[in-house]
Amino acid sequence: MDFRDIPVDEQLARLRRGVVDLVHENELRARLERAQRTGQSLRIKLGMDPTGHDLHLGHTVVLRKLRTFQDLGHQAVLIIGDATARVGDPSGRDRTRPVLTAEAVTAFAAGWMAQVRKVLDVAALEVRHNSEFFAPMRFQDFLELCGRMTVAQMLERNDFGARYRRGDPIGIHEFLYPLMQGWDSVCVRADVELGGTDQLFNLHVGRDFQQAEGQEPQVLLTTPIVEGTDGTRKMSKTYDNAIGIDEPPGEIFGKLMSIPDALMEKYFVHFTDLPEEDIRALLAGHPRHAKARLGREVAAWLHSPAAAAEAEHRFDEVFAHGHLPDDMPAVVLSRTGLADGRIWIVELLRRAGLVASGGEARRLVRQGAVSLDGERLADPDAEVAVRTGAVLRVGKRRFARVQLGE
RNA sequence: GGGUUGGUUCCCGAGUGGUCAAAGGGGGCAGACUGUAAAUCUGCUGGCACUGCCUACGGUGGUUCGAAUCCACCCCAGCCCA
Repeated sequence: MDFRDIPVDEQLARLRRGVVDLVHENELRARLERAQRTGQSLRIKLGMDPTGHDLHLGHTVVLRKLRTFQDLGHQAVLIIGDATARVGDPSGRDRTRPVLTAEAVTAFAAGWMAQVRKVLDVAALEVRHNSEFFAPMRFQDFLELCGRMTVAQMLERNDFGARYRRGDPIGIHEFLYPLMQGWDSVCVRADVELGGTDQLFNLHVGRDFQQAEGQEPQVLLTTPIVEGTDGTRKMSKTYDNAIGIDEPPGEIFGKLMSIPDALMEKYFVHFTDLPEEDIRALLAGHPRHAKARLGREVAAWLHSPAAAAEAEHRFDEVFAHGHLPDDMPAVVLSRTGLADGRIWIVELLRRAGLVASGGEARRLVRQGAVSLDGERLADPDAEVAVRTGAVLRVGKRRFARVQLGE
């Protein structure tokens, strides 16, 4: 079942889900129709710069869109931006990105490819590294490319414009980034290029370059930058609001349960395949119920339905029924190191790895966040008696079980 | 290259010789309330051997009993001029 026998209207409907910009829908329709007529699949480009260790749900929004094209039988072309990563995409940034070393980029790219298979059909994927397009390029050619853009065009962009007005530094190399991305499109003869909304400008450059090279300009399709679990800032590991696609099911479920209600709809649209009417029905019901469904769906996608059910069960045990989690890290203490079987509470917390510092431990104890076997502790100077199996708890979600050794 | 303004703790930002681990805000964490939601209220928020000590106000040296604050040089950035 692919684009040859799925009505164009239906293809369009599936492709439009969650999309912000589509430039231009009539062009996309025309190409889908032509593909159907000729049996020739479309080439769908997505560029990703390996700039970090792990992929998170935020990255999957656009990857899932690429997957939808794959499911319709089109040719997905994933460009590993090993050349562009070393420049640093300025899009949507309020400051210059640090320049990465070639080694770091290679390492990140390898890690990403391992994770990408959770979203894409990698067997049907064309993977390209854009260094192959730039390594053979002569400086003259590159200058010629530069001549096609103006500084004014660059400053029209909101990210650059804002930085410029604020008096923040802008590296010249940052201006080159969109040119490189645009050139990729020419090299792979993209029919459609996907990207986040912050990529719109870069995507347009590809369109312009293709036109200048006598190619049919690519269709542009952008997906939103989704907020992280805090509901405020875009999902990013550095904001500590990301859900990594390699995280354990329990983490995924728990993190999804903690997102603000207002975020649920977006997450349903972008991280599940539930039909729109099902989503509407869920959102009309109790938010707790809808959120649990969201957690199950995503955990099942990234792991398995069984793992998702297990994660939900454990979650309910701990947070709905107030039971202790089945699995918690152990704090191993040597009996001989204890005076009288007792240990200073701050030391215990530190050994358990539940606090970052002694100061934090004292603070938490003083604020009544720490309990041992359900008994709340209040004195940061206290020496507490410990036994194997005792449960140390900090706040709502940090646990450890004491284990006495020799 | 010249002139000028600036570089403060996770971020923004106040501080211009001791009373500064440094106002205020944001963020974060915790408590109450909840649905591990939001809103709200409260507290905390550099480290440690914690009435003390150590580290920290771009870097290095200096002045001083004492420097985030003064001086010199250097590095980085913005603006204006060339």
